[in-house]
Amino acid sequence: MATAQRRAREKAEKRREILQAAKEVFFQKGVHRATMDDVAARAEVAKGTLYLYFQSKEEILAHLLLEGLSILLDRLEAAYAPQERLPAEERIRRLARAYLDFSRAYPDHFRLLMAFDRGRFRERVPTELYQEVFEGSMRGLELVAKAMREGVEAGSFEVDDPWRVAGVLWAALHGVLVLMAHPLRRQMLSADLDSMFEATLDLFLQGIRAD
Amino acid sequence: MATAQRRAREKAEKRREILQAAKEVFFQKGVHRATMDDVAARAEVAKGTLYLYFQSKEEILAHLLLEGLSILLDRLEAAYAPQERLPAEERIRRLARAYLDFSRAYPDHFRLLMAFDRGRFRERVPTELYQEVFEGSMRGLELVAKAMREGVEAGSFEVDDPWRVAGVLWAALHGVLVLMAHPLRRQMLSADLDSMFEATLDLFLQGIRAD
DNA sequence: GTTGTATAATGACTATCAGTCAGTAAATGA
DNA sequence: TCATTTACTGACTGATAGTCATTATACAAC
Repeated sequence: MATAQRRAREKAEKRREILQAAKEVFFQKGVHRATMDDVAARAEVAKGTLYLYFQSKEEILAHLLLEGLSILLDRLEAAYAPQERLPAEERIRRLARAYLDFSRAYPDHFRLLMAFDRGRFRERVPTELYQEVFEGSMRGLELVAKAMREGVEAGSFEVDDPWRVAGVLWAALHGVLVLMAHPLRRQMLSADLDSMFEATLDLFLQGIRAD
Repeated sequence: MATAQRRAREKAEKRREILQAAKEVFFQKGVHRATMDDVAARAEVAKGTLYLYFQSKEEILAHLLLEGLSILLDRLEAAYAPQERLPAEERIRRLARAYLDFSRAYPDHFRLLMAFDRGRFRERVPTELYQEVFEGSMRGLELVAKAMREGVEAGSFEVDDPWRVAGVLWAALHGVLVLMAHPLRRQMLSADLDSMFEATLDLFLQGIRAD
């Protein structure tokens, strides 16, 4: 039956349309202001239809989050530049810079990524999706760990457990992004995101450089 | 009029009672599961009464958050131990340890502290309260910055801007706490909170030590 | 005491919104 | 043409934050 295939294709297409509508509505009005009725209206379907394609508002958000994660991972891969021969430290810097750039280029996706742990999410997002997000973020971390290992092998880094140290770096950079997300905090620290980010990275590298 | 004074006292007392009831309900059922009706029932007042004392659910949460912040600040002050003569590095370690301990001793307050930036909060919490939280967190950061300055003066740290570096440390430790809040992530990193926290602190100190 | 006024408390009600489901429409195939 | 499956609809339900007209209480003046 060719029909079944076409059906599946159409279904996937509608799914994408709904996600697109949701993205526009959620990112424009803000996730918690935008309603499912808004999404339905934008997608030009009845509200009930949304629930034929997704289980809940949170599941839609999870898919948007995954979209962002995928973009981030692409950028991280590109930053790592496996085909080139680069010093480990350069790789670390490029990865960090890619993360910062992503947070600026895709602020809405980035916000979703940060909000990922929120109570409602954990409860309402299907486990597989939740797992998928974790695996994605681990893939990103793996690039950092890989660069770390290279540095150790080349004798430029002194690090006991590359994975853990990669985690530390990631946590630190993430923490800076969270901290500096607030204008008020930037003002109180009288520092901008770039200089804080750079300072964190420098400090970290200072801490792991061999001798 | 002594009456007016007593009235004010009683009002303050009832306010505390409501906050106490809210704390129990919110921390037991979880913030987004617990309803204002639950709080009213626990406080043995009608729901309307809650709104005579607080503007919104979020305002109540903000007060609980401030309670937590106040406890944290007390602990940080104690950890800093201004009366004793301690090496700057020891002070930094004690401050960090106090933060970690707090996150364990008051997990619910801590979670509120982390959730502070959430969309709803920013919108619904009165500006003064919001400001108060910021000022509190700045007071904490000030202790770190102070220790940093001491270290620089004593020649044990090499740091350009103590405030910024204090911010970096805080962001990094905060990031670790966020990252490690998830069992799944702990598992994937196959690391526990303590070792990650310790590793972050060591790396950081490594990075700022003179020589 | 009685009464008028201010203050406090109440809880039924409203508004909002995620999610449901009985009913309708469209597509498919015999 | 008709029966069956699949897709879609939107009025409805349930949950819950927040409101407000009404009622109760405390107090002061006489």
